[in-house]
This record gives sequence, C-alpha cells and structure tokens, in this order.
Amino acid sequence: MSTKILVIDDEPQIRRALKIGFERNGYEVQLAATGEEGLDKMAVEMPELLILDLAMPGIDGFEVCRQVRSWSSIPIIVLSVREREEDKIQALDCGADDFISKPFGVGELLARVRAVLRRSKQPEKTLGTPIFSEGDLEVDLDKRLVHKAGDVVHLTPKEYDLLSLLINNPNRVLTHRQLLTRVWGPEYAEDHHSLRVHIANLRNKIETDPARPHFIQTETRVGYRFTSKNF
Amino acid sequence: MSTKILVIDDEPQIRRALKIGFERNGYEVQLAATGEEGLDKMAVEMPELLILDLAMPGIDGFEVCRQVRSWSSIPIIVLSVREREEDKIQALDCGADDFISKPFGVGELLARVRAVLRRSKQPEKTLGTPIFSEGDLEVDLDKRLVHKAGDVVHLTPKEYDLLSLLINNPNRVLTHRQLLTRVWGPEYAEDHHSLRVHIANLRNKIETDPARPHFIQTETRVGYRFTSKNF
DNA sequence: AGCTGTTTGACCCAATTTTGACCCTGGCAA
DNA sequence: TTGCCAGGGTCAAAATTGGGTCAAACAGCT
Repeated sequence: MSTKILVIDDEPQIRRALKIGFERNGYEVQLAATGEEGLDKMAVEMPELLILDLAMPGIDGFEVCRQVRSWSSIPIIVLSVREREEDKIQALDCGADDFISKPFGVGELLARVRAVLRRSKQPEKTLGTPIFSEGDLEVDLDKRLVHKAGDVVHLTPKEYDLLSLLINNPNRVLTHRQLLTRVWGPEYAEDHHSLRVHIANLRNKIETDPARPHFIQTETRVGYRFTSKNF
Repeated sequence: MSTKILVIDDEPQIRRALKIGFERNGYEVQLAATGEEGLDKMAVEMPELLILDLAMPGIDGFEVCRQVRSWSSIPIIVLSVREREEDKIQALDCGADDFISKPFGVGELLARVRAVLRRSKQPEKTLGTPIFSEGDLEVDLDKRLVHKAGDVVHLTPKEYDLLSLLINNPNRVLTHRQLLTRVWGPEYAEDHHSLRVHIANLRNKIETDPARPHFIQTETRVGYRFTSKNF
C-alpha cells in the first residue's frame, strides 16, 4: 500500500511539482492551498506525512503545525525560503520533524521524507546503558542518582530533567526553546531567565569549576551543549 | 539513463541548435519557447537542468528563474546577449548557477553543463552524514561543531549561518545579496559592510592562511564562493 | 509555619554584532 | 606616470543583546 502525503502550500507551482515528484516515486498525494484547507484535509484524509510551507497567507505554517500537533503525532516536514536558524528553531519548536529550505532538490526532499517516515515507524529505541560517567561525575538516569567526586548530589526535578535531556543529546547544541519546551512545556518557550538560573544551579552541582564549565557549555544566543568525550 | 535538459529560449534557431548539440552528446532535450511554457514544462517534465534565455517577451528569464527557485534547486544556466556584469549579478541573485553570454561555443556550454551537473549530483550522498571535511577542517553542521587542525573552533551564530549556507552551495558563487537576505533577512540586503567583517572573522577561524583563503574566496563585485575538492 | 523548589528582579559582566576609520589593491582617466 | 576611486580587508570602539549571580519573593507541600 502506498504512503499518503498531504502537501500544504499556497504556491500552485510547488503543489504541482511536488505532486508529480512524489507520485512518480510511488506516494499518494493530497494537496491543500491554504492552512484552513490543510487542517480540514488532515482530519478527513488522515495522511501519514505532512509537508508544510511556512509562509502562507491566513493561517501560516507555524500555526498549522501547532494545531496539528495538538492532536496528531504524524511526521511533519516544513518548507521555508530562509536559512536563518531562528526560523528553523521555531519550526522545530512548533513540532516539525524536519526542516528544508527552498530551493531544494526533489531528491533531497525524497530522502528526508524517507528518513522521517523510517523514524516515525520505529518505536523509540532505548539506550543500552542509562549510566553516564566521565571524570568524577557519574549519572544514573534511571535511578535518578548523581555522584560527583564520590559524593551523592541531590538534583531537583527540573535540574534532573534538564540534565537528562542534555546527556541524551551529547555534544549537540540544544536551543533555549528546545530545553524550555521539553522541560517546562511549549507555553514557557520564552522564559529564558528561569532556564539560566537552573543551568547555573546545575553547574554548581556537577561542575568542578562552575565558572569554567566542562560539561554544560553555553552557546551564546543559541542554547547549551553537554560536551563529553565518551560519545 | 540520459540527463534531461529543458531549454527555454524564444529564438527558434537557438532552440534548434541547442537541441541538436545536446542530443549529439547524449542528453535528452525538452524545448519551450516562452517563460510560461517553460514553467509548465519544468513542473511536468522535471528536468535535471534548465537552460534559460534572459531576454524573452512576456515572463523574462529573471522572473522564470525566481519562480523556479521558489521550489526547486535544479541547476540553472542563464544565456544572455549582453556581457554586462549587472545582468550577471542579477541572474545569480535570482538563483542562477552559471551565466554564459551569446555568442558562445557549444564546447564551452557543454563544459559548464557538466560542471554544474557534477555539483548538483553531490548533495544527495551527504544526507546521511551531514559532515564536511577537507584537509584539516571538519564541519558538523548538525551538531554545530567545527574542528580546525584537531582543535574545536567556536563559531558565533552569524558565522555558523554563513558557513552553513556556503557549505551547502559549494563551488558556486553566492552573491552578497543572497547571503544577506538568507542570513540576515531581506531587509538587510544592502549592508555589505557587516557581511565583510563576518566573512573575515570566519576566515580567521577556518582558514590556514586567512590572507590567502582556500575555502572562502572572494568574487569581486559579486559575492563569495566556498570551494572544495570534495564536491 | 517550615521546608523545598521555582520564579523573578536587579545588577553586572561577557559575547556578539554593527559601525567607523583606515589601509591596500587594481583599474582607469588625466 | 600619477593620482583618484571603488571595492574589499582589517582593526577596534561602540552599541546591543544576552548570560551569570545573588537574593528575595513566591508556590506547594506537610
């Protein structure tokens, strides 16, 4: 059975091109020209993948994304003309799974579609050993236990959530928004201040020299990165 | 399988000549006599390369270029009678990959076609590993990590956006305008000064000899080019 | 109330970005 | 040839934005 894709884009050219391109590759394609129409078709057609343009008159891509995400976990790929990281981040914050900037090659889009579908079909695979250890820091994510230089360190719930999110994405920048939406919830995406305080507290607990952090590093204007040689 | 090329030109002789010339070299050729017809055929035929005359009645080459670029990254080679640099820059701004002025030799055109196709085939393979590496420079765009001669190099957000745009368009001139609109936003399209400073900073971070840049090269009056043998 | 955890505000310091002054180069007209 | 000019590079100051710190306020709990 072929996979059903819904394309929401206000530009007729793109709709046509994508329809033809996907159909040639064995997908079934539904089209919508506006956000409203798209939300309707989402409910009626129940596609397995959504391709969504950000810039649209009326309900824009961000809003469509949010509304869809309020009731569906269908994979979403977002299209945008801009390369700016802010747009990328905002789209991912709204729940998009992938982001591709126009202009794009049909081949690239197809590859991303395959990747996203593959991911969505596989149930979340769990980590082999939920224990992190480097230097004198040891974190057992399962047991919620943290040791620093042999001593037990107590973490508050928020600190623990933050740390576990960071450790599960080692050496990768997690944006302020990503951290906030995943630890606090999407409605707190703007409260950077609180995040800073919690990061500071966390550093004071797990860093040997909190002023020159080894694990939790700041990427100014972007987010934080948990660096570790063990990955 | 042979490569499909779409030629959009209002002059019948040129269409004929190009069709014959390309077919002799094993390409499949589609023809369109107007911008409208060309846009239609783009969507229907999904060619792998577009050759486009600038001067056409109705929708002109610039406009066709812009419209195609709103959804496709297919390589575009622009033909023009004029040698004016203004046109060249404008064509590149509209998203053209290369520019050739009439009259031109068939051999030269074929060479440029080959060059442009070689470039466009590459991005597909790098999808799984979004890591660029050449010499002692290593860039992981996903993780936002850059290594130069083994050391971690820290990039600011703007530097990272710039580098990422450049690496995603290797061996191709990106005009000042393109860089500015995509990294800063359309409203900053004229502020070349800031761009120069950021490029200089980037060079200082990733070039072995910033005064004789290997990766980021200046195209005077036009823009910058990221050169790499790996594409 | 007392305890813990979280948010908020005030303040200062640091990173990033923009801007301005100046230099160098290649092209070109006098 | 000289001298000028435009475009680009360089450097550092200025402006802007963001992050760290500390403590007080607040919210939930028992």
